[in-house]
Amino acid sequence: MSTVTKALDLLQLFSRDSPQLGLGQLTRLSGLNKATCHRLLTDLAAKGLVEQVGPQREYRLGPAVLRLAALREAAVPMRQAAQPILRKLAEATGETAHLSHRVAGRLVTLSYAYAARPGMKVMMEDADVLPYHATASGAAVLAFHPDPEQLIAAAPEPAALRDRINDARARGVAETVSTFEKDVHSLAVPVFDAGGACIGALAVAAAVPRMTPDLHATITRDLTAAGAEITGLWGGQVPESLARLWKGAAR
Amino acid sequence: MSTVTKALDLLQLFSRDSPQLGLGQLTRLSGLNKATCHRLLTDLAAKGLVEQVGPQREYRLGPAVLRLAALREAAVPMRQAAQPILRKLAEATGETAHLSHRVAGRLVTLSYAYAARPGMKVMMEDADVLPYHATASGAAVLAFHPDPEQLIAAAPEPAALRDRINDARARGVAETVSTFEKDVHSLAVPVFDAGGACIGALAVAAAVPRMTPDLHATITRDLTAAGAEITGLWGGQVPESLARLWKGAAR
DNA sequence: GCGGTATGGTTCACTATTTGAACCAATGGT
DNA sequence: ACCATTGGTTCAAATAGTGAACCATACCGC
Repeated sequence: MSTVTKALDLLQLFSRDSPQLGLGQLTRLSGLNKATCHRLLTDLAAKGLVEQVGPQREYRLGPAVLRLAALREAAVPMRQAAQPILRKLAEATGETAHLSHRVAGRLVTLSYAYAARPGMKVMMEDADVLPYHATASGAAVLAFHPDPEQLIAAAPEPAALRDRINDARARGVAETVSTFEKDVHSLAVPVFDAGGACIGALAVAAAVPRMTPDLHATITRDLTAAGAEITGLWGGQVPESLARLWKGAAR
Repeated sequence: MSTVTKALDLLQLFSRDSPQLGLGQLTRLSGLNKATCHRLLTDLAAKGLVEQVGPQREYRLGPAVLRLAALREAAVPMRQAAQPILRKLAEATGETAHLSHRVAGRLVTLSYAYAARPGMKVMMEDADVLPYHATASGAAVLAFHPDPEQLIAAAPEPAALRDRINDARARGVAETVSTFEKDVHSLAVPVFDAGGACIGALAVAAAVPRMTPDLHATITRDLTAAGAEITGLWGGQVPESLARLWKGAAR
């Protein structure tokens, strides 16, 4: 394993739940030697990717990541471009819409929107990692993955996941009920890049009791339309077979 | 030089002007060997820090930086916390307010706000690097830097910079006229962290012809107040001597 | 068609960087 | 006073990094 990979793995250890980590914790979590870990952190800190804070000298993500993200959004405004569509989708369905994209093999929440009306809503957070095996978004992505077998095999219940994926392939929309979060009913569609590869998923999540047949139909219709729209905005290409399925959903 | 440092230096080569770079350009710009450069980029790409795009296989910053930035803002909402103050400052002065912070030794634009009224405004971009030697923000930071000599010596006109720094120390506010951008008149104050170290600068920039004595007084008053406010919000501590100067400015 | 010159990417002997057990210093609890 | 933490440092040993030369492909002028 390259040292660069080790250093970047250290960055991945920071999360919403543990935004600050001491040297000891980082060595334990990473499995690296303490000296190695310390040297890598020193390198990262020198470039501002992490910073040390307080008398405990704990580490946290540094200001340089903000600069990189600003440059990324300036160059590739994926998030910004998708935001209005996300809001429109949330508004049209009355539920929570969220968009995730594949980064380094994982599915990460990029953005989300709530409908501006009262009632129970599914809440989201940016930068959260969605498990492939328990989310509609995950199933949507795997359904159009060139080689999903490894990820399917790693799931706690491969059979259930495989059913869900086949269902998503057949209908063009993935669905989960109370899998990742209890009492949450989710529908998701994949999003594609210019090469026709699946790079993310768009989903609408509603509380289970709210999901009437009417709402289900509304979400399916608006979700597929929004999926096509975001794929287009990102310069992507929806595979022909799926485009036909989605046209059917639009009626 | 450690390999991690080399890899991180590669990331720094991407900018607003050159958001996409080929392998050849990256090797030239970095001075690394092509094979080395390629391997580092492969490592970075595997973690989503960069991605390859198009038939030319050019590299650009990847989606992972968005995730890191989202986590950073969730943990340390510096940008978000400062935004309202920035807007208030822009509004109160009628000009452009901007906030920069030190990352890896460089001064980088973090955020900015324009006054919502007609007239000529100085325009800003996020993530731009401000030169220490030609900006009011740079002088403000150097004035409270523990060891500014090296940076001063590197300036094209060290003497002029030294004057500007001394002036900033004496008045608590740094000032430049037509140095970085022609016909732009800037005033800046430093911003501090909990340890009393200077970590950035807050500035107001106006077109030279607009800078009347009245406006100058208004900016000085509101800028020092806002500087104290942001330092406080960020959990920082304004040095006693400077706090006294600023209180004088507030009248 | 050909040669020349770009491009991105790969190989492998050589070597310089990385590694990790053991160490130090400081702090907190009993 | 002692033990158990913490963060951080050292240096011989070993691994991972390096770079000149290589390949494949694409484009341009002739």
